[in-house]
Amino acid sequence: MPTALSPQVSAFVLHWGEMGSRWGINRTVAQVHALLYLSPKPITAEDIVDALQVARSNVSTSLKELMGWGIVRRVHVAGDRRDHFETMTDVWAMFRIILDERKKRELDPTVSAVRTCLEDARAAGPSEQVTVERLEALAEFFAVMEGGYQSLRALPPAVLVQTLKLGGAVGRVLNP
Amino acid sequence: MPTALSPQVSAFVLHWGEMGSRWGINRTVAQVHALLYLSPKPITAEDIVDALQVARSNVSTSLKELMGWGIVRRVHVAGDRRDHFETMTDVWAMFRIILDERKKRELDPTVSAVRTCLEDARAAGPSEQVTVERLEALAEFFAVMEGGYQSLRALPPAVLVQTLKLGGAVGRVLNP
DNA sequence: CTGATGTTTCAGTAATAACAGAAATATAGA
DNA sequence: TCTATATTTCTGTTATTACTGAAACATCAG
Repeated sequence: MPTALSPQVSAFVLHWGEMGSRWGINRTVAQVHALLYLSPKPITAEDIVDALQVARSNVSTSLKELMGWGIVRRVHVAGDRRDHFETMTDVWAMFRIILDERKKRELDPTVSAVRTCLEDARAAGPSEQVTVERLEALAEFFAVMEGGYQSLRALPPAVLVQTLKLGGAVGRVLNP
Repeated sequence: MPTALSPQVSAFVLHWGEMGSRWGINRTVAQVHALLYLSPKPITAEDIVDALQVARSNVSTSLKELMGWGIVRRVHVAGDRRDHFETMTDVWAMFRIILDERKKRELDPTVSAVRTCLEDARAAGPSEQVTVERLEALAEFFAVMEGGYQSLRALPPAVLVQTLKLGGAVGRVLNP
């Protein structure tokens, strides 16, 4: 395995890490993911340490997280005792998984919190009239988004791409 | 203005702040936004200080950021010298603005970085073959997403809601 | 102009999250 | 079983980001 990354790979890894951190994803996690994504074949944790120059433990934690998301998996290479890792390469599938996970972990709890607040506000009587109205609007928004997301999510990637392109056509018709 | 928030409002503000911080949005910024969203009428920075128990300067910074996003604006109340603030209440419009802003600030730079890496990798010759392939897939992904997003974005909220519900119908037909 | 009120900027501090390195644990082959 | 090697967990440190309070700046009424 190369100890030094090619400038192109290195540049991508850095940018990906940067973007991740802006969306609340640990920088190292995103970098590990980027490295795996551009790697032609499965690599070891040690390779990652060499490539990214981070602590072995940090790599271990990051891999664990990526495996928890289900986008990275352990693979075994004949004649090598060490674990090797690889990521999915289907970008659409990957995107869907990441979106699903983040929705589940960060959005869903908020949505149910909103629902709870809404019920409490309703129970509190007319003093919370405005609260009720605003939270209703928010809950409705989440419900529609959820529905739309679920239906798009269920589409196979190829159909989803078509839907998006179709969406573009619909958009142009409605907004010429 | 109430110095103490009602339990319902307080709960929502806390949850909203929590969610924001998980998506890379400053907690106080999100809390201020939540407070404004549930406020029946424009409130002053001082009101926000009382409600959230944070420093005046912190509120000032947060309001500036929210105004920078274009979802909060200064309004004047007759007979009061102080600035008052209010947020948009159209959740869909707000969502669109936030998405636009984040796309512009965090996604677009990454997309152009990917394009640059891709060109560099192409120029580097066959040694970067895999890099080229993977980055091409990624660039294609971004391009389709961008197109789909732009067309949905351009729809008026009511049409967008319909599109999402329609999307649900399409999805059910394709995945019964 | 001047003082009172309101707002923003800035430098230092505190809180949080990321990280390294060591220690502990697990596993495979001899 | 024992030893070498691989992996994970844990604790203390570092870096980053958020935040406070004070000072500077702005604006309005008198």
